[in-house]
Amino acid sequence: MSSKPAFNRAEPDARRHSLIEACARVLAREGASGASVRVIALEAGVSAGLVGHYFGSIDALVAATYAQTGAKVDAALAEALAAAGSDPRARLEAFVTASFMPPIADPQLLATWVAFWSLVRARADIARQHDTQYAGFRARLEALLAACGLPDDQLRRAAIAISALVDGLWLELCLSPGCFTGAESSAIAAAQIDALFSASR
Amino acid sequence: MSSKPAFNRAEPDARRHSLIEACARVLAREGASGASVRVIALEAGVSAGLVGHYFGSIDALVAATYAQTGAKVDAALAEALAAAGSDPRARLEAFVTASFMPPIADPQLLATWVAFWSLVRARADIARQHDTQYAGFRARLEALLAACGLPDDQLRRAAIAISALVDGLWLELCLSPGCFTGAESSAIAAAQIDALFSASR
DNA sequence: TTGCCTGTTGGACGATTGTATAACAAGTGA
DNA sequence: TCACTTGTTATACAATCGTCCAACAGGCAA
Repeated sequence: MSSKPAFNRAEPDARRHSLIEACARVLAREGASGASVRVIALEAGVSAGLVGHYFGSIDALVAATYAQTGAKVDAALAEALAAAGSDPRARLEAFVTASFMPPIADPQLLATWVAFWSLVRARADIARQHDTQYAGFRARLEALLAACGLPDDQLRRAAIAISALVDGLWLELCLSPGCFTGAESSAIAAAQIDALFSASR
Repeated sequence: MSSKPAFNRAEPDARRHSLIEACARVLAREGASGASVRVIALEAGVSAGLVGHYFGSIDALVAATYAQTGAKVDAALAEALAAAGSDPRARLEAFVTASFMPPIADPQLLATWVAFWSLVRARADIARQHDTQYAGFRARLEALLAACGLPDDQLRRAAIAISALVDGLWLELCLSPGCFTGAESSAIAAAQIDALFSASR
């Protein structure tokens, strides 16, 4: 008879991915202070040493988790965009509205963001990662706004305004879920977009 | 000759206050992960045991620091309001604009907020504290909006919108200080306020 | 002066932290 | 079948964590 193998050997990328997902789950369940190397490794079903083997440090794992969660959000936004059809204005509204619905408006995601933010000020490389990710989000917003016919010289400011509104609504939606709803958030954001275009006209 | 006293006895409130300020400084300097009982006590110039004596747990100290920092922000906002004179619209704009200038738009303050946010989801009492503080901010905003003549049935939604915009701008202003300026933030917020009133007319 | 109250200290405590490293096992190619 | 590579484990390590508590000392009342 063959005994159970002592461990499962996995593809490096698959292992990395499973560690990232375990990190996200632990962050969501226990918060930043509970996300230790050992707890994350236990969640992933591997030994603690693997975290160091693949990521070097726990901060690097958190940064990778942020990047992967950000990519997941991007994918959800892209899907909302694809479902919106071709009307530029509808696409813009779909892009914004998706931020207030699952899977993006998920209080569990907040833990990953907060854990990442807590590293931004102390570590320059992580600050750069945030700048890049934030700039990417604004660039997509600018493209959507341009497609709606917003003049070029207003793009930058409008993108900053909308991303700030979305961030703020999303944040409070996660922190105080009972205060207002995702539907209300969508209505508020839609109203601001309306105002944006009626002012530029 | 008299030797240096072994320690300074302080009023309980004064000691509590100095520990809170030390906690805020450590959070700003080292981030949430570096804010331990010992480091905070060292910063305050007292022994580590005092933190437990006055606050019971480190989480309670962070919550108290958040409350005190929030009070400081409220005071800065009140001062901006007092300096704005009596015109309702000027008062509203002063209230909003102050969030993007020192001492509120201070990246060091962000550390306190992030540390507090990281506790919100895990602890119900801290979630309640957040709800209360956030509701208070919105109530002040609603009062300012009402003074400007905004109809009652629009107050709630407008206050949520403006507070979200301010929060989002403030957050990115602290996270990516090089991306846009406080003056730009003020202009964006002012534009949204304009839009709010021209739409309701 | 004496005695009491209490803010304060300093160290002990076990648990947990992140990281480093040697031994092990599972495949792969020769 | 036999190395050989490499993903993986287990353990060791010093450092630090939060909490607790007995002892000390400053100030006040008697």
